[in-house]
Amino acid sequence: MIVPTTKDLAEAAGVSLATVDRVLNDRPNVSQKTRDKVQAAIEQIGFVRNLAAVNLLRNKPYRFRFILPKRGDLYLKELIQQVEHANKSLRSDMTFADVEQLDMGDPHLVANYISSIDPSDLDGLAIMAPESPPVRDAISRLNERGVHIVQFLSAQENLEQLDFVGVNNYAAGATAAKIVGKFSGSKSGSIMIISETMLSSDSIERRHGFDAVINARFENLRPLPSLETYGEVSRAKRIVGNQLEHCDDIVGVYIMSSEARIPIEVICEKLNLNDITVVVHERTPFSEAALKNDQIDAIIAQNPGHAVRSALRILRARSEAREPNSAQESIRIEILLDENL
Amino acid sequence: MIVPTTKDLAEAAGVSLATVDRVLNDRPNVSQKTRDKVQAAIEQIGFVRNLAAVNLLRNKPYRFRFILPKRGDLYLKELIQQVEHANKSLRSDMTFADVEQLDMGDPHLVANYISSIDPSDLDGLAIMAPESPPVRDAISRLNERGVHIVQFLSAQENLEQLDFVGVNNYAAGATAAKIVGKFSGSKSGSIMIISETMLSSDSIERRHGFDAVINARFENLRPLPSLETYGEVSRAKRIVGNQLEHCDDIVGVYIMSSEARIPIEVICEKLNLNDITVVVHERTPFSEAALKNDQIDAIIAQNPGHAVRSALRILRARSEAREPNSAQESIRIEILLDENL
DNA sequence: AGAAAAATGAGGTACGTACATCATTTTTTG
DNA sequence: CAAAAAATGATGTACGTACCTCATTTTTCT
Repeated sequence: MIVPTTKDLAEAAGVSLATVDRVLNDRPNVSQKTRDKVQAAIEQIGFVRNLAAVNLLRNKPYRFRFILPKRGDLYLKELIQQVEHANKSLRSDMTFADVEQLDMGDPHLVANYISSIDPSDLDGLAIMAPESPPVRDAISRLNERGVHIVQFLSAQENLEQLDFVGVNNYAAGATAAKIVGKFSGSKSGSIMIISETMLSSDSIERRHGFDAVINARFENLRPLPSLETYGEVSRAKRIVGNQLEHCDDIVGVYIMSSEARIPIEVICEKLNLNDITVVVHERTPFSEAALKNDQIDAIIAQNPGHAVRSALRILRARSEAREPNSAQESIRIEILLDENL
Repeated sequence: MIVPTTKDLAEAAGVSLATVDRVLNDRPNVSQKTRDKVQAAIEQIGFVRNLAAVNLLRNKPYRFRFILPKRGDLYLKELIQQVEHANKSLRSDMTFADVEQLDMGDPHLVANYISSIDPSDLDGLAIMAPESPPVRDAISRLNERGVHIVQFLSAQENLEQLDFVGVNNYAAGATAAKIVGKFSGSKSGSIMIISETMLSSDSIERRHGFDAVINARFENLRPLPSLETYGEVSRAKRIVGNQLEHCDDIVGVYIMSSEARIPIEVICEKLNLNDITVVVHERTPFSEAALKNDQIDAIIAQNPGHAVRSALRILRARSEAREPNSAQESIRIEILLDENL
């Protein structure tokens, strides 16, 4: 099998290599007639640029950075590992990725960090940060200065023109609701809903999706107000314990944050987990074990490896002025049961 | 950022480029001392082969072929489209993929086709074929003649040494059972199980997984004997209709084959699909629509795009004598509900 | 017609690696 | 200690494309 080169293309089009080069790379001083001739020849012989040759010629290292929260759960840890792994396996591809962890509690700190980035040091940024105007503006400005941006797992409002990698959180909440609802059978009762904070749009969207499905299809179930742990162990214990005291008809639990350990431990003390349906977010060593132990019923997950690789592929494509292959880059809302883990 | 080249490596190791080449490519006539010195320098400066340069130099087109059934359902159609799509988008990577459809009813025909393949025409084969000794032997022999093989979505027994792309069908059946069981709530009754044929190991494994979970966890449910449609419309209508006549306590349906349309139509006539739980395999335009219409409750799916790309990545890696990145290549058992479609 | 402008051709260099050949140095062997 | 063998160095070519310069031809304008 012979793969046509630019030389073959020149021959087929009846022009010189220089002209082929002018057409392929959109250089001036080519007549329309010649452009058409070359274009026709491209179709006819099925010419495709040899990516290896182009990359070799460019031979530019692509430097990408993930901005992630400083404090976080096991899922965050998993994400960081995935970035490190990708960094290793993509080195031969001239793609370099690292992680910068910032305190997301301080939007100005995050914004300042983003603003301080020198575009000549970095080709692209994948950023996971809570919504906030200063952050959003800093992202916009950095993007205008030529750094490609991917909104990673959590999106900023009004930045729809930027690429996004992650799931639809409304749908994720709806999916959780469907499972809680269906798994509860004909039982009636309340559903405990636990979040780290309801300030993030992710949590809000999940909650909306959850409520929509419960209200539309499961009249027997009553979602309780969201409990916010703020990521604090003692607070989590207190508020969860509190709700357990005052509410005796709990038939399901939906944990929207990816840190499920503390709430589950507390619930475990008062209720028999076999009698209620528990759905949590994100696959972590803990949630995996809990699924196997029958402590929880389902995990709603977005694969961290996919997410990282997808973000890097998109950044790479943008850096080379290619369109990302959108079909490949959508992240699925995975439902994990004991059986398909 | 400077990416070290072989030249830098030579300098760092204090040897010539020729010696670096000898070490990197395992050529003879290098003292152990020198090998160690170069190896140490590789670690120290973090040298990695530039893949683009290697590929350019090799500059060999890789030709891969998918062997798929001739007759089939919408999922098969989807697979073929994915191969075609991959073929287009991988052309710039010197990877070519096509599809050969064979009549899988005739194992000798399949075996003959495989045996007739000239290894100099083809670098790798992804094969989806029912188990049969002649086919298995033909695959083995072709592999020995230097053609890389991936068992695609369906495996042959005793060919564990070959790569496999696809899901664990026992787990897939178990997952379906869990959903049917949980979604049925406290109802008691029978579960209709429909397959194209129970001769394939895929179906057998799915059935085993299904029964194991139902028997272990859902005493209230009784799986009926498998109905085999043989892919014939009239037969499907007859046997499904028949079972519906004789069995009046059906609370769930599990369709193991990826052609669900006919059975669902028949069931629809006699039963209210809202009262029973229906689980089918594979995402197709039909199953997707059925999920949205609430005709079915869940789809157990393996993403055809992932499967095709994974098979191609594995074949490519094998062709270049690299180990495939196994973490990336496992195909998940996806659970699709209306909400996470 | 003649000058200016546009279009095209011819040819070279570079990217990083693999592979080849030949010269030279170092080590091993008898 | 000399000859043979092993190790190392020096240098060149090739892969396909992008980008550059300069020469030549063709077209356009006055």
